[in-house]
Amino acid sequence: MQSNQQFIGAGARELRAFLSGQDPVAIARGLIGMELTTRTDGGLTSGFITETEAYWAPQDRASHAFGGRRTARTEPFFAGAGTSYVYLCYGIHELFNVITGPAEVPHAVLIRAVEPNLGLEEMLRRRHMENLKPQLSRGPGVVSKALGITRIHNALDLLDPASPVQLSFGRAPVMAEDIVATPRIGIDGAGAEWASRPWRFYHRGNRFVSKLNAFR
DNA sequence: ATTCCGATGCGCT
DNA sequence: GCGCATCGGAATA
Repeated sequence: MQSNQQFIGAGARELRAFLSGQDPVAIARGLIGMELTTRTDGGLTSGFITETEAYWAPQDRASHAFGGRRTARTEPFFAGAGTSYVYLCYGIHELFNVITGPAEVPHAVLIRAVEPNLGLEEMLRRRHMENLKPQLSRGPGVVSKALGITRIHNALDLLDPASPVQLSFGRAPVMAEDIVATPRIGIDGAGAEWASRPWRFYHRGNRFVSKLNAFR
């Protein structure tokens, strides 16, 4: 699976099959270009996914579900493909993930950046910004801020049309040659073996990407 | 009960 | 490039 092109026009059923039928690294690639939409008091806002990271628990030391750790916090990891996982990072930022793989298999993809689409005015308001700049929605914490995602959106089914946070195939596909792979960000504590894996992906040339070429 | 520290972002130098 | 805000989860006692 090198891009999402085969999914144009497909719906939630096909998306569910994709999210449950691949390894999380393939899915992290495939999610580039797909659309994340939220519905709140502020109306509808959305963005096209430009940057992701794969978290391949139980083996992956960088995952909260490493070793199959199962607590109240990690419960969404085990709920199956298309479930949301939102958690508080550094006491400040709410980070949004898509759970992938079959139920009981704790795979996840972190959404690190999006290109704004619907509801730009509302997103600017949430970010206390006057005009559109790339920092509106590049970085996992500000993606949630811009889209209005908080921990109340944890453990939702992102493919349910009634959900306030939804994932869909989005617009034109992103070709494999336009997806760049680098090591993941901010996981040095997991050790070199895991920190060096090129499991971060971003849309080449897109301004809405948190760190171009982050080799560390 | 206590301690440690993180899948970050922002403002200032 | 650097310091620091800020707080809940999980491990330790």
